[in-house]
Amino acid sequence: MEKTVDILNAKMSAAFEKAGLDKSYGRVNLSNRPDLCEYQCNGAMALAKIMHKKPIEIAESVVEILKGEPAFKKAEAVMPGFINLDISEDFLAGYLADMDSNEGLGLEPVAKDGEKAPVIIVDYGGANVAKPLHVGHLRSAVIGESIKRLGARMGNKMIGDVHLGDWGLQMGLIIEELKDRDQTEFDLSDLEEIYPAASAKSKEKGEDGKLTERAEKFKERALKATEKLQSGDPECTKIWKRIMELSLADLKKNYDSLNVSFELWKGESDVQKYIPDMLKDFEDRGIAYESQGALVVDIAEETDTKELPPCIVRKSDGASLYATTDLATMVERELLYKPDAYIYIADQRQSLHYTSFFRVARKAGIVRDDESLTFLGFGTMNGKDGKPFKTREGGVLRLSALVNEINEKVYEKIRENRSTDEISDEEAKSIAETVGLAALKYGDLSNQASKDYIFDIDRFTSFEGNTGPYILYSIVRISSILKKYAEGTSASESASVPESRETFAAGVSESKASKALSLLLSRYNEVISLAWKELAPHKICQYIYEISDAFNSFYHETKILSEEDEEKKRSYIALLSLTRKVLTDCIDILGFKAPEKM
RNA sequence: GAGUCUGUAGCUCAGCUGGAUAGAGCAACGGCCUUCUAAGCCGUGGGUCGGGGGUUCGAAUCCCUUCAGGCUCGCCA
Repeated sequence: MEKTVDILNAKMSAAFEKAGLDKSYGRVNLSNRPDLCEYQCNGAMALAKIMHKKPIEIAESVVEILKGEPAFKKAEAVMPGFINLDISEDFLAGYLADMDSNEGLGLEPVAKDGEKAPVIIVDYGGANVAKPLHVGHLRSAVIGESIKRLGARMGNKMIGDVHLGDWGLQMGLIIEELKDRDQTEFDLSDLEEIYPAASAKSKEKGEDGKLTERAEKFKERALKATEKLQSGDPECTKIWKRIMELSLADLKKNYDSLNVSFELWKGESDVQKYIPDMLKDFEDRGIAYESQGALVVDIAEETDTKELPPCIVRKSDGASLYATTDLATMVERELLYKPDAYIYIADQRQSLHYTSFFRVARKAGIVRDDESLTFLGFGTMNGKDGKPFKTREGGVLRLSALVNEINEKVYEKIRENRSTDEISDEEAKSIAETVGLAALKYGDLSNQASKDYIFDIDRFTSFEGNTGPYILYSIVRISSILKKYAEGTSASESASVPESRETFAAGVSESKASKALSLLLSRYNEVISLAWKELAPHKICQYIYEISDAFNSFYHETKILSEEDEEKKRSYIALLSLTRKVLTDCIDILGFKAPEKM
C-alpha cells in the first residue's frame, strides 16, 4: 500500500501544479503543532522567496484548489504561509480498512512483485567459543537481531551469521591448561572454570608490572598450541572439537533465552582454507605488498580527512589477524550466498577496522561495486555512574546473570501487583521471563544505536513510562478486551469478515483520542520503511510508545464492551484489533513477545 | 598531536534533509479505581537546546569558532 504521507504528498503536489507552481514544493509533513493540524505543508514560504510573492497568497491559492478534496477535512492557509491540513475521517477509515485486510498491514516490500528479494548478510553476535557471553555481547545481539527481523519484514532475504571467534589464543590456553592439570575429559562447567583460570595465568604480573616468568612461559606454550591446532595437529583438534561441541550448545541456549537466532553458525575456523589463496592473489595482483615484514594493503584515499594507515593482512610472523579472517569470510560468503549487501554490527570503537577492511574488499574486488557494505556501530553500555557496565565487584558481568537479575525483579513486581489467585507461581515466572526480555531489549533499542547509553536496571524494571513493559501492558489490555468480546459473540458473528471502511468509520471519528490513534496506525508503513532505511529500531520504539499512549487515553475515556450501539462497539473492536496487530508486528521486529496476561 | 562522536529540564532520552509556543519518561506536587488489568489515566511546576559568531523572513537543526567529555590512531579482537 502507498504510504499515507505519500498519498497526501501527491495530492498537494498536484494542487501546486494546478495553481501554476513548482510541484516539488508541495511536500507534506507531519505537523509539529498537533494542536493546530495533523499534517502541514511549508512549501509556500520557500517558494515565496523565489517568486517574490507573499507566502500567504501562494498558500491561499493552493488551498482554493484543495477545496472539495475528499482526503482532507480541513485545508487552510495561515500566516505567514503555512498550509494546515486535517485528514478526513472517511479517508482514514478507508485506509485502515485496507491495512486491516492486507496481509502485511500494507507494508511495501523492497522488491516489487516478480523481482528477486535482495540477499543481505547480517554479521552480529561476535561470540567467542569457550568464553561465556557477557554484557558486551548484549547490544550486538539485540540490535543485530532486530535489524535482521526488520530487513526480513521489508521483504529482504536476511542471513544472520554469528561469526564465532573459534580459532584464537583462547584455544591454546585451554589446551595447555588441560595439560597442566593432566586432564583429558571435561564438561561445560569445567570449561567455564578452566578458561578464566588459564587466561589469568597468562596475564599474571609481577610487582614490576611486567608478566611473570611463569606467565610468559605459559603464554608461549599456549601460542604454540594455537599454532599446532591451526596446522591440523590431531591431538589439539580433538580437544578443539570437544570445546566447540560444549560451547556451541551453551551459546545457543544463551542466545535462545534472548530470543536471538542465527541462520549461520560459522566461525573463523571455517574460512582458514581461503586465506592462502586470497593472500597470494593479493600479492600477484600487486594489491598487497610487504612492509616491515608484514603484508599490507594501502587504503588511503584522497578525500580522507585523516591519513589512514595501511591494512595489515598478514603479520610479520606469518599469522593472520582480524582483517584477514573478515576478508576470507567475505570470500566464502560471496561463493556460497552471493549477497547483495552486508551489514556488520559491532562496537563503534571498531569503526576504523571496518572502513579499512571494507576498502580492501572493494580494492581487491571481493565484492561487486554495487554491493553495499554497511557498518552499524553501537555505543557503549554504561552503568548508572556513566562508566562501562561492571559488576559491583568490578568484574565483567555475565549476560545470563544480567538476564536472571532482571527476571527476578520483574517477578517481584508481578507479585506486588497480582495475587497467587490471579496468577500462579509457575505462570508468574514464565511471564517474568517474557516481560523481563522486553524490558531489557526495549531499554536498549529505544536509544539510538550509535550512542552510548546508561543501562539502569532499576529504571528498566520499574515499569513506568516509556518502557517495554508499558508496551506489553497495553497489548495485554487489548487482548483482554478482545477475548471478552469474542466470548460474548457467537462463532458465526466473530468469524473474521474483512473489516470495511464503514466498520472503521465510527471508531475513527468517535473522539480526539480515537482519531489520534487512527492517525498513528495509518503511519505504520512510513515508520517501518524509515526505520529500515536508517537502520534505526529506536524509531519503532518511539512509534509503539506513541500508539500505546494513544490507546490508553482512548481506553480510559471510552467504554468499549458496555457500549450499547452495536455498530459502534464493532467499530471500537476493529480499531483495537488493528492496534494490536500493529503493536504485535512491531515488537516482533524488535525481537520480543507479549504475554497473554500480566 | 590528529581524527571522530557527544553536549537539549534535577536524572534518562527523543527531536537535527531549517518552520509556528523545543517534546516524552523518571523524580516533585494535585486529582481519578463498587464499572473492559491503576504496571493505567488527567493535570501543575520545571529549559538562555555547552558558549560565541554567521547564513536566513525563520536556527536545537546548516556554516565557522570556542569550551567540556568519550572513543580511536599498522602487526589484539
